[in-house]
Amino acid sequence: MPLMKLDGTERLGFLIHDAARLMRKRFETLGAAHGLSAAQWRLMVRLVKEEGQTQARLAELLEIEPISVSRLLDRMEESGWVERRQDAGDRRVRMIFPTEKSRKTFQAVKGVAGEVFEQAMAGLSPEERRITIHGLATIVENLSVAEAAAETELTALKGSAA
Amino acid sequence: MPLMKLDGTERLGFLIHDAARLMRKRFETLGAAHGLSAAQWRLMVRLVKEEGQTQARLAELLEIEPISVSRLLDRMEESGWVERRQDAGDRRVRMIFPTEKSRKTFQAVKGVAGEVFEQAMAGLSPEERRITIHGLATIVENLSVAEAAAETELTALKGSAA
DNA sequence: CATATATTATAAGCGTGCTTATCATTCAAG
DNA sequence: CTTGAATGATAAGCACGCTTATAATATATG
Repeated sequence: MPLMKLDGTERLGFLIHDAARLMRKRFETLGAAHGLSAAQWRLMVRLVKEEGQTQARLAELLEIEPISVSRLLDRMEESGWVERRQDAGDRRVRMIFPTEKSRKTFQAVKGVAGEVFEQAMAGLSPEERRITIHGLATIVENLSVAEAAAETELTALKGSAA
Repeated sequence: MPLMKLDGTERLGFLIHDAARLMRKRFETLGAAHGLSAAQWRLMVRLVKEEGQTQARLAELLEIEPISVSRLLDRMEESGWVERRQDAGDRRVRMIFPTEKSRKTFQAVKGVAGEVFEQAMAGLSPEERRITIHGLATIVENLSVAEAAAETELTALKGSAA
């Protein structure tokens, strides 16, 4: 049992890390019946809402690298969740479509998400839930900005060095 | 820019996932100078606080699998962060010690953690920070319980089937 | 003592992220 | 038109989680 004392500074990192790991695990446990991993679910949610997107666009939406999308889709295509279709105009692009199987499963997926949400937030008041969500959204926003700034700085350094 | 509308149910999963990913990235960006990954940092924090722990104990503390600790330590030993020492009494166990390099770096690591914490929480009131931390701790607690219950259930099923 | 079970660490193989590099295709500039 | 840059997808290789299996050692039991 990890009963180590950590001050607030250190705790946030550990907490978010643990929360993410547990949530992923919970999704995978509850969703095992459908045979989808957490990453595949995220992609499917995006895809059902808007079909026929390119892999590059999906990578942007999911904020992961195009290569990760490529390999994710390899497995999903193999399992019959998605279909890659050629674009008539531009032979570089592949448009991604959910299969009938995906659309049918989507409703169940939504149910699982609700279930995990309720389990996770149990015991928190509506006000606490609202503030926690807001806090997380703020953290995501702040860290996005900080990371983007760091990248810009790096690019600037490289530029001046060249 | 992902401007997709997601209801609260779906949002929590995405938020936590994004927060964890960004925080990991931020740590790695700020800590790149020291040459430690986020996972290696977590292990180091534990190790500096209590030296000479076994790999099994570290796995328990970090809540990851022993094999993950094993391979993590492989790389950290190679980079001179830790030392594996044989136990005189039980030749199966290896006691893990931080090197002098680790101890020296630890203070800097703490500084980086504080920096990330401040960046992440910027713009949130003390009250909002407190509730967000509490909310996250509750989520971690709830999901741990839910997952443990699921495992117990699974074991029971297996038991009855046998 | 000998054999069975526990424990500690590691091995092998997979999923999902990353970075860096390559291929094919498209588009823009000369 | 041809050359060169940009874009979409993939490849290769690494980090860090996981599960399942194995080797070595300790310990408990007949």
